[in-house]
Amino acid sequence: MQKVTMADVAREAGVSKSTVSQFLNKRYEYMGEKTKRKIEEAIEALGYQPNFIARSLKQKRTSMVGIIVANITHYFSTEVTRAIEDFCHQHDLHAIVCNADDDPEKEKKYIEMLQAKQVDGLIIFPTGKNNELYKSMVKQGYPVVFVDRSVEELEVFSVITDNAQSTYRAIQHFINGGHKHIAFAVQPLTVSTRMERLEGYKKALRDAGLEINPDFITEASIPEMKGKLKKLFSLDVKPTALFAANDRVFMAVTEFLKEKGIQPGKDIELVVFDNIPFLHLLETPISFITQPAAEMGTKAAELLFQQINQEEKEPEVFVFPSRLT
Amino acid sequence: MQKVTMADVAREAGVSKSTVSQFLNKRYEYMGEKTKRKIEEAIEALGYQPNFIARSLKQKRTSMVGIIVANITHYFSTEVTRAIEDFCHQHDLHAIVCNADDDPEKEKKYIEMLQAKQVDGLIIFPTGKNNELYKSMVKQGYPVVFVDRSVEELEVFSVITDNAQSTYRAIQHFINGGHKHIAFAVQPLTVSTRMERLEGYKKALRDAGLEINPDFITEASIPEMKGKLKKLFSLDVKPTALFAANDRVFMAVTEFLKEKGIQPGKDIELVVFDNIPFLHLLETPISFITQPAAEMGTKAAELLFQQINQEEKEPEVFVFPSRLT
DNA sequence: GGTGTTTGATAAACCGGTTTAGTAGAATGT
DNA sequence: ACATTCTACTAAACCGGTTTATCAAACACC
Repeated sequence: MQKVTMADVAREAGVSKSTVSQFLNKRYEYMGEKTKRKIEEAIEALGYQPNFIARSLKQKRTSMVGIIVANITHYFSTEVTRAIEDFCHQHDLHAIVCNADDDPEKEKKYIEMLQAKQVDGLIIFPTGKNNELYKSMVKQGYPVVFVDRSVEELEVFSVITDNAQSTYRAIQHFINGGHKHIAFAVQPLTVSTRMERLEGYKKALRDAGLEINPDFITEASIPEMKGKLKKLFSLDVKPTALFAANDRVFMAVTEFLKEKGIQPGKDIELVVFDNIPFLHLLETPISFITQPAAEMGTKAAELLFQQINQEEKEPEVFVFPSRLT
Repeated sequence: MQKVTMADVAREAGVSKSTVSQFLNKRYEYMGEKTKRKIEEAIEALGYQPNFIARSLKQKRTSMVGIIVANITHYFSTEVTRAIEDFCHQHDLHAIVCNADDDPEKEKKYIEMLQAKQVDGLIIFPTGKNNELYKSMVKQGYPVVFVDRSVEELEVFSVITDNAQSTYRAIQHFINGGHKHIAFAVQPLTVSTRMERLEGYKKALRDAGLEINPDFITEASIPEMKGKLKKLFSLDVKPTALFAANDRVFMAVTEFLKEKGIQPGKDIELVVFDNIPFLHLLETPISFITQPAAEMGTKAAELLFQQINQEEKEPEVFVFPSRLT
């Protein structure tokens, strides 16, 4: 396979390994013109390609960063990830993406694995259940940025959206439109985003003087969602509007409605927290709370980049506003 | 940061580095129980985490593979990539994803970069314009799998779909439905997939005894697409059906139709080559040619894995059938 | 001409593991 | 009792770069 090493180049050019290394690192300060040329020719002749791994070992810098996504099946995650990758490629970094699958154990495994791989930093969509680990990373001064979900009691760079507020505005919008029976569908309330969205919903109802009806709050995992929705729609008072707390919930909801022949926009109003790709292009009667995923990803990457390059700053939480469309 | 090395563990445990290495690699054959315990304790006490980079240097195996995607903005690409990543994670590999952006120069840069990073193999959605490079990789015996697009004159593992055939069937379906004026929108015919899809279209028309009208074939880049479509819809004879050669073309088409107030399903029939996420859940009147993206990704990963593990086999092209839905 | 500085290049240590060859000492065979 | 094999462990080379300390030659200065 590839076996031309720097030693081969040095021999071919009649110089020492060190000189070749200087050349490759463009430290030309004290280097003769003919030496440069000889090395250039030798590299060309042998088709030499440097070995990054060897360099990384000495330099303790791999130019790789890790992204640990809580759940890659969210479209939002892939958008953020893509923005991070774009930023990385522009700054000569490479990203390794891992999917923790909402499992704290997996998350832990990946954090350790990526640190063993000596990645220069991590961007994490935290499951929120590995506080000890998060804390020790931060204490060590290891470059980390958290995205999407906030972790309490931790001084760390974070990039999130205003979950409660934008949900509040969306629900308010419905109320202003005359809706009195607004349902809320969400996965188990295990992470901050879901709880904040629910809070926004409740506050909007309260502020409008509407009663919070527990029957209208459907909390279920994706596989159970359809079953629970069936209960919701067999109530005497049926919801006229439904809030889906994220895209996967929306998917379950849509499947359910399709099976039941309930038409969005006609029989029920729908809002989803999250953008659904392409859907805005069609004449669908569905509203979206769209997070600025790309900007958030870019910001996260930038914050990580600064930490990697030792630009000392105080940890800060960046809140990006979402938009109702 | 992290500075506990194997030497530290060895000292702490009162044994040699080699023994610690043996222990970590679970080569217990000739190892005393107390030695094992001492090492275990030392690792625990010091919080030692091995350095993969150092291991990789010696072993010439990084447990990383590269994925070079021609254009990550295709939903198909992300689906395939995700399947590859899943497979990798299951087999203790990590994937690095690069987006060549349909640019052969970028593709070349990434191939070289990833080889410099010593990745164990590459899965490439080829731009098709780096044949020399592809050839040299294959000749060197470097593990490679091609996905989505086939490269001529090259004995290499490939995973593709039957572009011409499935397009043929879709067009035939329209013809059977009574359509006579079927338009075809495609990006510049620079890669095999687009050409094959166009061939399928033409053959279906020919076989049905319909004329191939060059005005009905819109070949344009995404930014130019809307302008060219305007021309198409200002013809005397207007198309009653439109084939979008991939999801990005579909997006441009849909934007255009929305602006013009032309309704899919009512004013015009639409087919897209590619699945559009979520869209099948709604009552949309759009047809899709869906490639089995996940299966294709898994297959590609599997083929790469076999090559990395030296399971010698003859290169083969795997054609996965697409489905009209 | 002696001293100091700049220029150009190198030998050797180093990064943190893996691997090979080797070595005591104990156990076994005859 | 002596040769042989097994067991448990280690020293040192190695992977392919980077970096540090060093050195010779050329040049500058007074």
